[in-house]
Amino acid sequence: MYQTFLNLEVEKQHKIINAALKEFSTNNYDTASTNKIIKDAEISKGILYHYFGSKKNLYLYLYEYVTTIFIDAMNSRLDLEEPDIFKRYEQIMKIKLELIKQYHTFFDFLKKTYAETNVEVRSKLDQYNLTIQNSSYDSVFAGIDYDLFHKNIDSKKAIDTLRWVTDGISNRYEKQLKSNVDNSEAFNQLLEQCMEEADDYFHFLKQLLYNNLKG
Amino acid sequence: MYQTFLNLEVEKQHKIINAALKEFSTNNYDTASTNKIIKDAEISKGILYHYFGSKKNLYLYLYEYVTTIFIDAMNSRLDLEEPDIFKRYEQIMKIKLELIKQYHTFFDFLKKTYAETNVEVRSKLDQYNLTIQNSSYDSVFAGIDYDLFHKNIDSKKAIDTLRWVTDGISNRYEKQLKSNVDNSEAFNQLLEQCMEEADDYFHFLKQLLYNNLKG
DNA sequence: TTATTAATTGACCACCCTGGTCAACTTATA
DNA sequence: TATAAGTTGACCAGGGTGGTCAATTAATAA
Repeated sequence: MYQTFLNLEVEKQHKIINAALKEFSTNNYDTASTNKIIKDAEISKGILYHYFGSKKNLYLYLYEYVTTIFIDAMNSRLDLEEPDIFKRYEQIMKIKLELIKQYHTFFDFLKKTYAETNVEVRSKLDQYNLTIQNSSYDSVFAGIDYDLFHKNIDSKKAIDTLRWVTDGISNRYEKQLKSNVDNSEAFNQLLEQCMEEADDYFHFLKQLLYNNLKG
Repeated sequence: MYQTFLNLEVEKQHKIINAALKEFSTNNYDTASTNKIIKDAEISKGILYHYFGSKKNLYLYLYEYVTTIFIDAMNSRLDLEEPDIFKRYEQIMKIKLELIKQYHTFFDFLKKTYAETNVEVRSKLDQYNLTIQNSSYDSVFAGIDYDLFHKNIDSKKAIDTLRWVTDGISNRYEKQLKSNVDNSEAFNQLLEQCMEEADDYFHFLKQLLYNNLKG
C-alpha cells in the first residue's frame, strides 16, 4: 500500500505531505480540497488518487505518518536519564520546533485532528490512537525526579506551570518561525533565540521551585 | 443601519448572533455558509439579507458587536482601584467565562478574526481596530502595582507566567463550560470550580512571587 | 531496437453548495 | 380598509467537489 508513493524521492514525498498537511491544517476534513493540495504540491489529480486511492486514505496516511514521526523523534532524541524536568522540557521544546522546520504545519495538523468531527475519519483516528496510546505521551516524562522541587512546593502545580510557560514561549515564536521555514539561517537564529528565552524563564522558575531563592 | 435587526426582541437577536458566531468560529470567512447560519438561527434567507445586506456586512457587524461587548464588560466590571494583579486577573477571568455563557463562541470567533486572510474583510477589520486600539487591552491592567512582587523577582517574567497560567486554567475548563451553556446550574457550578482552581494556582504563585515563602 | 509495464496527466463527470434576489405572502400600523 | 413593514423560500448562475479514465510519457526488459 502506498508503495508507488514511497518509491518517490523523499523531497517529492515531503512536498506532497506538506501540501496536504497545510490544507488539512487550515480546513476541516470536509472542506479541505484535494484540488488545492495538488496545486500546491504541483502534481496532477490522477496521480494523487493513484498514490492514496481516496481523500480519506490520504488523510489517515498523514495522521499515521505525523504520529510516527513525532514518537520516533521523541524516542530517539530524548535523554531519559536526565531527571531534571526543566532540562527535559528544553529537549522536548527543541525537538518540536525542529519538526516545524521540516513540516511547517505539523502541530496545527495534529491540533485539527483532535477536533475533527467527520464521523468516518473520526472513528478511524480513535481506532488508530488506541494502538499507540501506551507508547506515546506519558513516556516522554519517564525518569523525571519530582523530588528536585523544594519540599514545600506543590509539584502538580509546578508541573502545570512549567508546561504552560513552555507552551507560552513556543507560541510566542511559532508564528515567526513558520514565516521563516524557507530561510534556514533565519530559522535557526530564531530557534536559538527562542531556546535562550526559554532558558531565561526556566532559570527564573527554577530559582522559585527548586532552591527557594529569588533572583 | 441594521435598524430592522435591532428592533427585534433581544432573544431573537442573540439567537441570530450566536448562530453566526458559531459558523464564523468554525470556518473562515470564505467557507462559512450563510445557509447554515439561517438554518441554525431558524430564520429565512431573505430576512438575513434584509437585516445585514450581505455576508460581509454581517461579518463586520459581528466583529464590532463582539468587540464592543468585550470592552464594555471590562470597563463596567473591572475594579481599577485594585492594585493586586492576581485579583485583577481573577476579575478578568470571571468576566471572560461569563461572556461564554451568553455567547458560546465569543473568543473562538475573535481568535478566528485575528487569523482571517480574506482581503476584503481583513482590511475592514484592521481599519476598525485602529479606532478601538487605545481604549482596549492596555487599560485592562491600569492601576496595577507591580512593586508588590518581591524585590528579587523579574516582574516581566512574573506577569507572563501569570498570564500563561490563567490561560491554561481557562482552557482546561472551556470545553466543559461550552458543553454546559444550556444548563445554567451546571455551568455556574463549573465556573465556580474553575475560579476555585484559579484561586489555588494564584495562591501558589503569590507565595512564590510576593512573599518569598513556599507552601 | 521494440514490446511491455508503470507512472503521470488533465479534461471531464454528475453532484452539491454558494451568496444573493425577488415576487408573493403575512403581520403591524394608521 | 389601505398602506407600509416584515418575512418567506424557490430560484439563479456560477463555481467547486471527490473521483475517473483514456491518452501520453517514461522506465524497464528482451
